[in-house]
Amino acid sequence: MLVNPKPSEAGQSTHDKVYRTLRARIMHGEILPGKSLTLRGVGKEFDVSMTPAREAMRRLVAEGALSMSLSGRVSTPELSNERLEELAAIRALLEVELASRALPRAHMALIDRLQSINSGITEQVVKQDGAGYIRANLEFHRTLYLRAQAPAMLAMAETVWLQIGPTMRALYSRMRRNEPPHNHRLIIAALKAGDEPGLRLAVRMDVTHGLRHLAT
Amino acid sequence: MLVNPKPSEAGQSTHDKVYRTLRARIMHGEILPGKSLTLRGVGKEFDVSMTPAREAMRRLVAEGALSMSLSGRVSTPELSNERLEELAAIRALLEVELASRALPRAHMALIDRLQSINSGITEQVVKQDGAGYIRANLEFHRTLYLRAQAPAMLAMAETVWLQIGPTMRALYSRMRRNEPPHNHRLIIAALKAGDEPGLRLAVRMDVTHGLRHLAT
DNA sequence: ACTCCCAATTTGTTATGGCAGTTGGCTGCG
DNA sequence: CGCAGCCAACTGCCATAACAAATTGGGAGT
Repeated sequence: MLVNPKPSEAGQSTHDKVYRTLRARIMHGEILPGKSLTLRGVGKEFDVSMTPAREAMRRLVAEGALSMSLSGRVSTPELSNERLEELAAIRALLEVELASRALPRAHMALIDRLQSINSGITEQVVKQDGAGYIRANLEFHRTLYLRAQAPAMLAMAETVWLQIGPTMRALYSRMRRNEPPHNHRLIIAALKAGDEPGLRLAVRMDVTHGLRHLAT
Repeated sequence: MLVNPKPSEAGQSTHDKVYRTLRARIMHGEILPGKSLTLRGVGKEFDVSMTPAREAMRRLVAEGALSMSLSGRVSTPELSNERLEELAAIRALLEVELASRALPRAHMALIDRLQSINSGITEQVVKQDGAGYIRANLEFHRTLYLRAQAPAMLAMAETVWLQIGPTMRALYSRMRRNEPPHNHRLIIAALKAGDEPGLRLAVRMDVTHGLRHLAT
């Protein structure tokens, strides 16, 4: 290991691969809330030393994707009811604005793309694949918001997605998901019609929906 | 250095002190945009090794307070005109909501406090102290938003403040700041009157203001 | 059977050193 | 005088090891 530190490959540095992998897992809800991660454990899994593992995990902590106890122990966060509602409110704020900004730039090619993603979502629903559902759902939103040409706002929205990932997945299990993405259809319809108020409402509902199934 | 690693004092770990100090400097605009920071340089300044320096700097990069080149070099960001406007739009979104949520809980004690901070701002203006002005200004906003009982939203707003810190300070220099905080007075008046639309408008103006002085 | 306590293990923190890529200035040529 | 190419210093990345705190588990005592 001393001989070949493998400095920079095609992609990025070592910790970046760890970071991206963990980030995707968390955002898609592949890790349950409360699961604790250790530096040496993550390092061993990715076959790196503690240093890049620490790097990746601390970055995720900074983004709110992981939470850290006072002693430095790191785990996926268990969100309180209040916090989850607050994060949903932030999503509503940001994503309504993103959708609104994307509206004037939404051509037919985009709408086709969204419809295609939407049928992909339905697939994941029938397969009962929670992580796949979340991934496809986020792809729908990201595809739309990319048109807003507002990278900082989109990044901020993704940070929120990251924070709610594990909890959303846990919620997914307990709600009987048989419904196809109704709100997404409303979004697409509003895009076609150029109906901004309708679009804002549909996005807000889609984002706020799914929080009415809590017991805490 | 090997003998006394000084593990954990009253406060937090070593990197945390570095982080907090740097963070405050950046948020208050004490560092100009484009200034580059090195691991060994920061480490030497705080009399620590590269490891905690790296920790703190990477965390700030993750929060958008610092930007990193492809080679890993870290510097304070130089924001484009578009990005600055986008960040201001995010501020408007979040802070209008925060103020609105704080309104029903704003009692006289809070308003007194805000007025006191406000006169402190005027002091900084006559002293021509840019960093002091920014610090007092942010304290005004934070004091108000704390009443909103929305920690995630407040944290997100602070992240934006962090990103615009150096640029705001650079802008401060080139705009002749003789005006006392007019918009803050409007905010206070709206709070007293319980006027929510007026409050939202005043906050939006205060947050959006100050971006009309760009040349880029 | 339950509680308390201590020791072994786990885990995070930091300093250090070697390695590789980057940078900036300097030399030498046109 | 200007520019290309090169070299030395600088800088970041990672593995490793020593250390301290926290956690855990079992054993002793009641």
